[in-house]
Amino acid sequence: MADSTMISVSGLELARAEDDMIEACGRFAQSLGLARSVGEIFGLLYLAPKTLNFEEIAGALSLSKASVSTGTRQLMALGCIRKVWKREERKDYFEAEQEIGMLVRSAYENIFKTRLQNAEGHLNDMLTSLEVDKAKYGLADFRLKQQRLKKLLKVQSRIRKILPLVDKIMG
Amino acid sequence: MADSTMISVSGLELARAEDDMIEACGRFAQSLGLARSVGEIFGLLYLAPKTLNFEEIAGALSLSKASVSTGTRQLMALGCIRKVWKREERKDYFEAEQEIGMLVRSAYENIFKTRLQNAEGHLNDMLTSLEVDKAKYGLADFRLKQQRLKKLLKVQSRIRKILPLVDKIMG
DNA sequence: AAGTTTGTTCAGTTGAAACTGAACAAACTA
DNA sequence: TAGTTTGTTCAGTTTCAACTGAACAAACTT
Repeated sequence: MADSTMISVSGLELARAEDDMIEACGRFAQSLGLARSVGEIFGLLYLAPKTLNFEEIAGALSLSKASVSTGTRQLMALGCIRKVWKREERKDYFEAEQEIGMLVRSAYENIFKTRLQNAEGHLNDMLTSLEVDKAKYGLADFRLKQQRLKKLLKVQSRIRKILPLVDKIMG
Repeated sequence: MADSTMISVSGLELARAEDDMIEACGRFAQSLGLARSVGEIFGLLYLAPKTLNFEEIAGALSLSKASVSTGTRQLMALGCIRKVWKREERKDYFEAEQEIGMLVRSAYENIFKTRLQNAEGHLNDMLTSLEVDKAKYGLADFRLKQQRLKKLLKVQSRIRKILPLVDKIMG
């Protein structure tokens, strides 16, 4: 069928745009700390004119079905793709979330927000560690470090204030 | 001297706060696609009550001076640390940029902005690739892909509009 | 029940990037 | 000039996360 050649592997000139999309998404995923293949799967699905199953995804991207399994699971957890059930079919089919608002919100909720909260926890831990070990530092040194850590906390709260705003503009 | 024990290696209970800071910065760097050690160097310098030289950095973080050399170079290029010249001294000393506005702007300029521009170029390339190969796609398929790519471009321009605003709030 | 078909899990492999040691360059000292 | 001290570069090694193959589980069919 036509699609299996269009979506096909690597350098075939047939599907330059798709190849580029897949590659770009792969790199973008990496820059977010996700596996390259996760981005590639999304890129493939985002431009696909129909839902794709395991076999098709693995074939198009030269991935094992194990990788497709973990990749799709991650993308679903992120809300970037979803399973589509077909009656009378046992295979799982996937399609990309096309609503951009959802995608942006997902990236924000699952990646940014998580990291920010994580960092905030760390900063608070550091401040208490510092307090606990107060005696071990000279007074001036203690105050210096405390002040610097607090500055970081302030930045964080500012970032947290900005995010909902961004959310509104993007949504 | 006191500092050499305070800043010292790994799990010594002496400098828990510093250790945590170093570790947290290391992970943060990784999440930005930089080397862990780059973040660690910054974390060390950010809390240090005085400027540090190669030897001290390498010692505190158990890094080779080669790694310190490349790490400090990267951080300077990012505007996150700077060299401090001391008269009558041949060694290079380093200190962390403490002005948070600078740090945020640096992260934005060097990491975000770059990636966005990169992505934008790619999207435009994809659209032209798609046009070029138009004949190879069915009409419906072509229009679908074109529309989806254009949606992404729209998102990008929105993001670009938001960024200066963020810049203003953070700066 | 035995056999398919499909997806998941996990121990082991692999590849790419970070790190290192050693050779080198530059700037100073005696 | 020869000898130090300090930082850089680069080829080779190491490390670690992504990927894979194979065994397994679940849901069907015959």
